[in-house]
Amino acid sequence: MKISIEGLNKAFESRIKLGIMSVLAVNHMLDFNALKEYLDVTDGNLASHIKALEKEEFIGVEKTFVDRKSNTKYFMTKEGKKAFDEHLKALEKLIKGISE
Amino acid sequence: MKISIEGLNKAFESRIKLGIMSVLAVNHMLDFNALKEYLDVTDGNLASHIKALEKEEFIGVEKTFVDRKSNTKYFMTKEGKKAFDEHLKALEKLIKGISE
DNA sequence: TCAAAGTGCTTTGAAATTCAAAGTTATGCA
DNA sequence: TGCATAACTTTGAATTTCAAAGCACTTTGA
Repeated sequence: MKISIEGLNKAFESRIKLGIMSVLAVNHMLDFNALKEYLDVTDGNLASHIKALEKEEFIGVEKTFVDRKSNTKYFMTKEGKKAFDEHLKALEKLIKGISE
Repeated sequence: MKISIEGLNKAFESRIKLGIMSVLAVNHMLDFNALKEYLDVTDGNLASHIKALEKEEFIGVEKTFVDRKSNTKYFMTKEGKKAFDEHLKALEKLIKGISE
């Protein structure tokens, strides 16, 4: 059987979570606003997706102050990287299975 | 900007819907049970995902009787094919953007 | 021949997720 | 002082996901 959705991680199903992880995979650290612009979502929506990924420990947070303003940066954790990588592999495999 | 989640179709986000479409992309027509086995979901769950895709007119239904038993077959519609194709392309692009 | 079990979905309703709007807290500008 | 803006967070409604139960037959076997 060529088609299999095993290996796809539920945590990365939503467009926005997939986006967050993708963007963080490429840019090692990004703040809230950068993510928001990349993904074009509302604050609340982005915040809840971030929180969900945080809860799974797929992304981490680093809160600092820049020019006396709070600045929250996000990055992928090791587990996040691993899980996302597997997810991408599963996706690739799926796509390949279809186009063959 | 390399990473973009534009082009990803909300209708195909869930693992199961992605699976339904993938399986139907490869096997032109399948019945409820075949889908169920491929995807390893409960009846109710599968039925609701199918219904959602039907509602979008991405898949069609054909009800017949085989050996006096009802038999419902599903297939991708033209629009479904188009939409799914675009979705896959967007996915591929996303993955490429990350691995570069 | 009739009850019990099975098949192939559909319906139901609870739980989880997604989302935008409103809220909060702190800074910047007039 | 006071209003606007920034950077999130909280809230709660809408939507989606899911398994269990339901339904309408059909089959099986005593």
